[in-house]
Amino acid sequence: MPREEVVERLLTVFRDRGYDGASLAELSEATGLGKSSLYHYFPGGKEEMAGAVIAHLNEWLWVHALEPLTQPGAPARRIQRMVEALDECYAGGKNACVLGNMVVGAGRQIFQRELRKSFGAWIDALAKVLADAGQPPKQARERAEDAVIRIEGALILAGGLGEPTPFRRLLKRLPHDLLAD
Amino acid sequence: MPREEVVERLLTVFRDRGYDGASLAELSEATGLGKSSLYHYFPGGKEEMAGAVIAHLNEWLWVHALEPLTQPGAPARRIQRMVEALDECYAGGKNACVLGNMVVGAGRQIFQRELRKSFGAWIDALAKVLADAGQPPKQARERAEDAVIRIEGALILAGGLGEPTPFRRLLKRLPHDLLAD
DNA sequence: GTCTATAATAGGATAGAC
DNA sequence: GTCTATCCTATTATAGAC
Repeated sequence: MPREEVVERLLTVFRDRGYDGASLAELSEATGLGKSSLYHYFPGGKEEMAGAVIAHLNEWLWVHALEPLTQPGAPARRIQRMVEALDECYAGGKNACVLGNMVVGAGRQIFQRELRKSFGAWIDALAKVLADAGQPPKQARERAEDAVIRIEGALILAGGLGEPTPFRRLLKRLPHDLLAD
Repeated sequence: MPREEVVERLLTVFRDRGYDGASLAELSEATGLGKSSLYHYFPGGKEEMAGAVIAHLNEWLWVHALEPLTQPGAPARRIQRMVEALDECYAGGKNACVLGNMVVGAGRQIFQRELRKSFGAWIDALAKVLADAGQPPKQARERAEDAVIRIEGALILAGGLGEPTPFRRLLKRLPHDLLAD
């Protein structure tokens, strides 16, 4: 099995259980690999597995959600691309956010640097497209930050309520709110 | 030590570590009680401890943040009361949200009912004050939900970035955004 | 590369003395 | 009520055969 496939299966476990809640037993079951095989792929153990998952997610996020924000075209169109990518990534609000879940417990300390970088890149990319839309830099940054806040918060609320509707509602109004006068 | 004091100390551990990350060793250390003493207070073990923590937080949230929303007075003033309470509860963004962290991992299944009730009550109380301010019911509900989303999301982002500023910025603009035309 | 077996430790929980 | 001591299981991780 290609390493990327392994990482994608590990991702589902960290996404659903968080860093502390993800056990090697479940990681093994999700990949179909024995524990020792996992250590062959990731000598650093669980920490390295989670690191690979975060790196993989960052790559996905960049290619499918952030890079489209930097492409030529109308800002509204570019933002719509990101929204569609997020809708797929989070399965319309049924999936939790790996980054958001990593903030909890031991993951927070271990991956502080990566989390900072991931959230920072996200905000940067959004601020840029809003600046392209003619918004003053400070407003663009504040709204970009607010968008990430809302996405993460909507996934938390969807998880807490046990229904994805808050996230779906958010995605629907997000492009308008970002570009409103 | 009064039970309430014990629960408050347990709360700090679940808040910082999440449900899966909170170990009996740390819960014991935080309270200054041996494991057996904890089981004297909470025969149901860790699950009962976390349940007591959630109940305690709900009580605090109601008394300090939600009940003021229902009091007579100008909506803007009432909302300001809630904001001040949240600022204290989350230490200006330095503390995580117990409810938000409980959504991750095993806590999500175990406390689904409680989480649903907590978030629901919060949204209800906010929607009510916005309706009092003259907003149509649907708009009041959507904005109330959005406020909870933003609060939870801002705490996640603050945790991920390692700095409380996103939360502080959010609290500052929240009253205006809720009551805007 | 993947497996079985096993170590070593940490986890949640209980018994029983005081 | 609180402690010490202990139990059992799950957990992370490694060794070594194939």
